Amino acid sequence: MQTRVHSELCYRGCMDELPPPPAARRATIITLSREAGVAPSTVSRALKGDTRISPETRARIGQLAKQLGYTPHASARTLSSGRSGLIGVVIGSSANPFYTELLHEAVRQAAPLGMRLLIIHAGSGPIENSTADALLQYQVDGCLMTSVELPSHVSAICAANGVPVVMVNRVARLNSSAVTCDNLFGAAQLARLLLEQGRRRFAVVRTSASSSTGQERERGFVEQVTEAGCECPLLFDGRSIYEGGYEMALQIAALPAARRPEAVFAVSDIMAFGVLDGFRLRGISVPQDIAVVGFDGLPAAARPCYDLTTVEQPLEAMVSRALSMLQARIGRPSLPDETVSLRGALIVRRSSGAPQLRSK
Amino acid sequence: MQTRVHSELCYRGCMDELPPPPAARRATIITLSREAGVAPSTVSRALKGDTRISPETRARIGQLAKQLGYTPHASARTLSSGRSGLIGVVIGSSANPFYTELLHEAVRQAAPLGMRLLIIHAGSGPIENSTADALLQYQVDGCLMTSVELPSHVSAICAANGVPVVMVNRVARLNSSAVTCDNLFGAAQLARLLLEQGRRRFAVVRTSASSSTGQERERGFVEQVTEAGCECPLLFDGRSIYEGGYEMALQIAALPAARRPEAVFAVSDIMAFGVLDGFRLRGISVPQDIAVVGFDGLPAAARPCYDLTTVEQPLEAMVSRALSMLQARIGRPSLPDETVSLRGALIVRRSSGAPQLRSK
DNA sequence: GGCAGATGCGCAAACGTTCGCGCAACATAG
DNA sequence: CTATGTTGCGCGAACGTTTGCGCATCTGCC
Repeated sequence: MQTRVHSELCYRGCMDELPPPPAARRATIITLSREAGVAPSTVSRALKGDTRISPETRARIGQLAKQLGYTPHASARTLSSGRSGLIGVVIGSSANPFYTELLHEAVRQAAPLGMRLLIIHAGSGPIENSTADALLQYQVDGCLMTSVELPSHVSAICAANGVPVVMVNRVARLNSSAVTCDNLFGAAQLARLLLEQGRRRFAVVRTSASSSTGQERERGFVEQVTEAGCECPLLFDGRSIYEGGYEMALQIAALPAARRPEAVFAVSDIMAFGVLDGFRLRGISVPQDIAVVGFDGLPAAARPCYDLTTVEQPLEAMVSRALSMLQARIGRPSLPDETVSLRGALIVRRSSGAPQLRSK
Repeated sequence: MQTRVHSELCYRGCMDELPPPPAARRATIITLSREAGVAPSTVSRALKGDTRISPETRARIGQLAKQLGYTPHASARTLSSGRSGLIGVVIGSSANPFYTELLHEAVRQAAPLGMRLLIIHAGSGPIENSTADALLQYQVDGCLMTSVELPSHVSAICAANGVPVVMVNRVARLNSSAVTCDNLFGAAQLARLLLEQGRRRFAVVRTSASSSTGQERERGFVEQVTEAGCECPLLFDGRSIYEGGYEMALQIAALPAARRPEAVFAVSDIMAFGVLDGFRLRGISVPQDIAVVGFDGLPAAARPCYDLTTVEQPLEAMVSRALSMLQARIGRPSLPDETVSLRGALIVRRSSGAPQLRSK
């Protein structure tokens, strides 16, 4: 017969003459159960408020848990229940502050919901397979993707493993839900604003290929102005970055007066900033010579040096919606994919040369 | 004798007349062990390259793992070994792009090291206790903090649980290591650059209280210019944000000509941007009327409209160092705390009015 | 006094790894 | 041909939860 040295180690029915207090371990459900004189399962249920446990017992155990500073081990829960409480996040390039805002908002909202964010990938590069494996290894319950690019491999993994995916600021793909701003409507609103002031010749600083968001905005704008009888806007590729907007502004500035547009719509604020700075360099005044409008509603758009008219994406609502969609699908994986688009707020500032009021 | 239909499901001797093919599960070590005809422990060891397992067996198991698409369950590993592979991240405000750059760099570098980033907190607000609990629940192996503020509660938890902490861009606190840019040296470099051009009257757009980084930069600059016999610079509080820099520029612009400084050092680029925009609004030309220099080396500092002289923090090296320090302490918790400061690169651009070359 | 149904809780088997021992089998030395 | 190592691998417990059953005890009813 062996004597045991570490009592913490043998928590199932053991004698107790052993006590060199070897580095007190964290309290576990077992600790609590012994302390409370009930079974571990009872503690587990009591802590989640299972009504099968009497209110008194629940209260007592709750007490005890607080006293002993009990914190559940997520890994044990994950292992046993298959639910990790982790949301995998794929986030776009650091060059566009919108993603930063989005991430911060997501972090803020996720915590109170008992979700934690595990960063799977950040930036514009491709997603390595080894990175995508984190999805499986950590058994993420769901996945939030905001990248402009197509994280196809990740999507595939999620689909194959029944991990719900919600795209934010991006159109849904196969096996994913999505929440976006109403890009078509927002862009049309911007177009109308410009049309109302009599602007008739437009340019769009768009973005190349793969961004669904950019395409929608472009389309919404173009449709609106052509319906109003204007010519199809000149199109410039701003590559979704500041520098692209800047360069396109220089190109626009170099246009012969006859072809020069009266207003420029940059499909994202970050490009609009570049456009504004480019125009300023060339001595083109905004909004007198040319109006400029953007889309996203970045905080920086409010800076006096930009004072940019834009459509503000309802970030808080979008994130909130995305998380609840995820939550719903985690609870009920059979829920069909869903796409919601939320209307942003038109924020009229100096750059559009319109009377400045906020409207919906 | 029973035939098995779904070997994945009942890997411990069980009968099998039950199985409406219940959704093939992921391969586990047990699956592999049966398939390979060895014990689970052997598989475990083989997969980590334990030399006690013969090379042939290792190869065979490696093969098999690939074939069956085996991916380890992190939660099981965590539970058993106490090591999660997770690094908790506390990140500062979204208003300063530096933190975004830092985060992206960390994500990039962490993955190849087998570390994943769990976001504990983002933004400038206080850290809620419930949030800090994630550190324990998910058993993070280490913690990376970049916030300007003092995440005291988190530090306490980490210290109490032996979780190593590395501060980045922040001075070490009790029970933490740190890696920073050499703020004193960098600021002094900037000061010398300005002095060399004969500037003698200075202002510093500093930051309030709690930022060790800001304080060091301020001190480095002030010491250098006062040693050179200049008066102590005027001090303005830019609150570490763009708007603060902007407002301070307006104040500086409003100064009587006799008191107006010949150069302004904003202790972070984001404030320098505000300063530059403020000066432009007031018609003050940079660098002719006033020189402006910043610190951080944000990508935006290179924009033509700013063209800001600054000290570029060696982000890649800093993150790399931070992660390896963390890794070392995860392996050997007894390692003493350590502080390393890395020298940044002075990047001379137009805003300082100096001949433009890069120097170390 | 016997029975049906609540009510409140316990038992024990998972979940997938890791790791300390220990045990064969084979080789080498004495 | 017995001691003594190696080499290569298996046993089984432990990590902390969750969860499907099932079993007492109690209440109320006929």
